[in-house]
Parts: sequence; structure tokens; C-alpha cells
Amino acid sequence: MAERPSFDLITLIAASIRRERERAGLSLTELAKRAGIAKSTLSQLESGVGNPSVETLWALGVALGVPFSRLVDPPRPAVRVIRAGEGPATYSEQASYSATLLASCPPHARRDLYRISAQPGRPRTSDPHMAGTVEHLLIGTGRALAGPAEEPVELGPGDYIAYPGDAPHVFEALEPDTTAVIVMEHI
Amino acid sequence: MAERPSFDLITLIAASIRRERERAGLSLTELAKRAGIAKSTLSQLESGVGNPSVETLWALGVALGVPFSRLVDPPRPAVRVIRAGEGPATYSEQASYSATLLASCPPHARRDLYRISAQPGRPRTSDPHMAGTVEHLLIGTGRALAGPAEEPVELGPGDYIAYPGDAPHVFEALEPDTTAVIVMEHI
DNA sequence: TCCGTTTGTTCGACTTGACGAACACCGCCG
DNA sequence: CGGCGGTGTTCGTCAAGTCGAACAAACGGA
Repeated sequence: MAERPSFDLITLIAASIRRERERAGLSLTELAKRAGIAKSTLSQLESGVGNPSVETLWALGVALGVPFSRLVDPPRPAVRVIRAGEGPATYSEQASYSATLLASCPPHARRDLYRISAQPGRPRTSDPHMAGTVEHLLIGTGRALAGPAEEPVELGPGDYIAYPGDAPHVFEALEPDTTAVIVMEHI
Repeated sequence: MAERPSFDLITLIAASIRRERERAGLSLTELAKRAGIAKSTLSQLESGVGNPSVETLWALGVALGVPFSRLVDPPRPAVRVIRAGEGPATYSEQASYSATLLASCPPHARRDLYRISAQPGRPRTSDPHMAGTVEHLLIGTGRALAGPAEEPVELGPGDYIAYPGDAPHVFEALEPDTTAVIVMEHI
């Protein structure tokens, strides 16, 4: 019985599979063969009947070349613009550092985008986030000392660094008006 | 047969469930109750036995408050640094535009990070990517006209825009040395 | 100590997903 | 036209996931 997922999960998966299959230009028969499942099973799944096992769904994801999450998470998007200076910003420590959340993906956030603007001063250390997160940092202007708290790296304009977000990490602007982008990836 | 996922998917899920459950500080009994599944089922799943249905796994993901992908995708990461000018770059159109792939997440890529450096010239139009992708664009320096091909937006330093990547879109630098970051999100 | 609660386990019965064959349908070519 | 290769469907059978109860073990209090 489980929790009826309020919106019909099965129907969603059915639509996703069909959509991805047609996008890939595969016939139902062909996809079933590639995924190693019976075409009858696939037919029923696309009809919104049944409740596939993870292995079945995984095999379909592999055969379709899509991340599998694509098959269970709902569709989306649109166009958004956030002008410099706009958007919800969080400031800290004498305004020497500000982060603006540009994008998050409720309800099942998987990747947040932050715009960073910082001034030289005390380094900003962040406590570990949820396990499994990765932070991607790209310097726009200025210089910064950033990365894992125990071994930060000095970065200049255009430099990029990725590091575990589930461990203590730091960001310290070395020049005035240092800007950066942080992609916080929640896996 | 499917593609045997080379690494044991079931075992992975088993470990993930147990890990997330303990992280949430829930007992097996409690979690089973919240997820609305039999605790025997949960017990078997954590033992690496069986092949749960998506509804079962979904219910667990909801009860655990995790994105569900967390339960099926493997762990990870490390620290990477790509200096400005380094990294694989793709150039186009008289080098007026260059994109550097900073991060992708094989085997199940979900989000690619590009560093863009462009000069004024012919606008660069991109054909639609895989269905469901979203592009996040953040201007670092300079100005650009970017967004959906049919209605691009003029952007300045720090401006942010998100738009569907599965529809034609464009990027045109309006000033010399226009830099930007693109997060290509594959859902 | 005994009792109650909670832990996670194992067991039989029921339900259901996955399979493969047989099916109807369509387009094509001889 | 009649056969052929392709589409996606339905159906009966078997295997397997799910359930609920009964279970042993560990903990806490009276």
C-alpha cells in the first residue's frame, strides 16, 4: 500500500518511459530487448499498469541512457532571471561575504546555485552539509583561498575547484570585490 | 539479463537504506511504520535480499526525507582544481566563444559545469539538448544576450538566468572578454 | 528476578510483477 | 492476393515481492 504518493507515481513513470523511449527513437520491442526485459512488461509499464522493481527500472534507465532519476522525478522548467543585486541574499560577518541563492530545485533539491560576493577579512568557514554533497566553486573576479578547511587552495579568476561539502570547508577573499559561483550538489 | 549493473545494485540500495535510516536516527520498526511498509520487507531490503518495487523504495525515500536518487546512486568525491585556461575546452567560431567543461558526473551525469569565455561576434546558438535539461547561466564579466532563441535576455555582470536546455537557445557576447558560468542540469 | 517494551529477525500465505507465447494490427514487397 | 517483418497488445504461468504474525534477543524499570 505504502503512502499513496498523492500524485500517481506509476502514471508518471509510465509517461516518462514512453517519452524517453520515443525521444531515443526506439520501438517498444527494441527497447525491451536492449533492457533485457520482456516487452510485455514494458508494454504494461507504459500503460501505467504495475509497479516495476528497481532492477527493471534501472535496466530501462541504462538502455535509455538516462540517469534513472529522470524516470521517477516529475518534469519542469521555465525561464528565470535574477539581476545582480536581486534575489534572496544571506550576509555574514560585517557584510564581507554575501551569498545569493540563485536556484534550488524543490521539492527534491539536487543542486543549489549560489552567487558569492566577498571582501577580504576573516575567512568564512562552513560546517559540513548533508552527507554526500559536493561543492563546485568557480572564481569570477578577485582571488580567494578556498576548499577543504585543512588544505585550502589559492584561486584566481576563472579557477575552479570541487571539494566535498560534507566536510568542513572555507572561503576567504584575498582581494576586494571577489566574486564566485558555488554549485552545491546534493547528489 | 539487462546490463548487469556490474556492481550489485541491490547491495548498494541495502547499504543506502541502512545508512540513511541510521542517519535519521530511526529504528527499523519506526521507519517501516512511517513508510507504510511491513518491517519484514524493510528488514529484507537492508539485508540485501530482494528487489524492491519503486513504490516501496519511493515510500522509503519519502519517509527518510531523501531524494530517492540518494538510495540508488553510489557515493563519491574528492578535490579537483582546474586553473583558468586549463581543462578541456571547446572553441567555436573564430575563437569568439570557448566553453570549458569543469565538471560532469559520470557515469550518471546529472549536472555539467561550463566556464564560458566569449567575444562579441555572431551569436552562438545551441541546438536543444536532451529533453528535460535546464541551463543556468551566470554572467561574470561583460554583457551578453542569452536565453531562449526566441526571446533572449540582455544580461550584465552578476545577472543570472535559467532556461530550458531542451529548446533552442543562444549566447551572444556584447562586450569583449565576456565570461560566464553555465550549469547544465540533466535532471 | 520478572515483566513490559523495543529491537530486528524468520516464516507461511497472499498478492503481484516478470516472462514468453500467442494475438491482432499495419506497412511492405513479390 | 498472400506472406513477411515490424509494431504493441493480451493472456496464462511461474517466480518473487509484500504482508502480518510469531519469534528471539536486548534493554529498562519495578
